Amino acid sequence: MKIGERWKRAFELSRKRITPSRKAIVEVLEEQRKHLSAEEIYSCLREKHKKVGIATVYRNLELLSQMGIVHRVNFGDGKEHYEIARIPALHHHHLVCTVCGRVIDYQDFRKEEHEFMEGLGRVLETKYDFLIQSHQLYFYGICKDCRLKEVGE
Amino acid sequence: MKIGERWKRAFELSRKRITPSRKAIVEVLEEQRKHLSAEEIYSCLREKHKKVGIATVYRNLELLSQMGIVHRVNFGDGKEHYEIARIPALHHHHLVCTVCGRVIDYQDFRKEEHEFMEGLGRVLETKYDFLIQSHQLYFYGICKDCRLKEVGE
DNA sequence: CTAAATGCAAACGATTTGCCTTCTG
DNA sequence: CAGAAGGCAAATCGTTTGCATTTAG
Repeated sequence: MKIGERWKRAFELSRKRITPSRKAIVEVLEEQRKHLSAEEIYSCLREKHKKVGIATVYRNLELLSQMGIVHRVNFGDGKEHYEIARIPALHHHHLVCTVCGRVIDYQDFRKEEHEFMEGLGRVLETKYDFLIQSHQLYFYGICKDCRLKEVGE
Repeated sequence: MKIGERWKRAFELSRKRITPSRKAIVEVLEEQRKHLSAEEIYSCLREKHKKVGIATVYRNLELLSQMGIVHRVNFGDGKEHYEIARIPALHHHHLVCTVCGRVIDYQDFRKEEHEFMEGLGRVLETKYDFLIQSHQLYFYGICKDCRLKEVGE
């Protein structure tokens, strides 16, 4: 089942209403398949002629995050970004350049890597009595372009 | 060599001045040994009767982050947090409760875990031509207290 | 001495909130 | 129909910036 069908189910279970705004926001995130800021999502909605206020966008992104339908990611650029939650096999992480802010998505997780995270998660769940729903891994450093520029100076 | 001595060296190398504000900020982060927001650091400084403007706190946290002396961490609560960088063996990660925002520091990395991150980092450096300086792992979920409350409702 | 760093207050920008209207279930 | 959700504009609050002044090297 693709996540697109899955989320309606989640709404029923948590007794939240399925409204046009919510549908539209999930739609945008599914189509774009990348991390977007609230403002970017808002722009996409306007382009599609869906009239949704920015406050509603924020309120629903908060809700969708709590429901685990979207993931909130932060690259230290002053705003939150949101991306649709994928099935574990498509889970990915980010490399953030601390100089220019560029973000590279890293998706080619090898099987061992995936198993490693699962295992670590289970250890933590037991040790801290904490129900883990997701995880995010960030690598910070300097991208190729910025390294070349630095040398040039 | 503890990081406390190490940072002065880093300042000389990057031709940055060692000022009272900078010393004081690093001092606070070393003493507290936990993640603090800019405002919290500012308060600590005032308690210690160090007169440093909030703008200077922000400017220096930015600088210290770029130098790798402090790590910027974000728990999705609307503000950045900062913690002193530790030696790799003391590196730690965070479990964030998506309901109440509580953050648990997880420090008991096993050796394999440490090696795994190193290995993964090297793979990414090669593949994306990206110089990795640090990484952060976040686990998101629901803490014990919040799970108990949810059931009660 | 001079460029770098600071302090202060004003500016900014992302996110939140209050309140009244609209709509889902 | 009742309570949940949305729209709009105002309010909030973490963070940044401009500029005159101080200071480290």
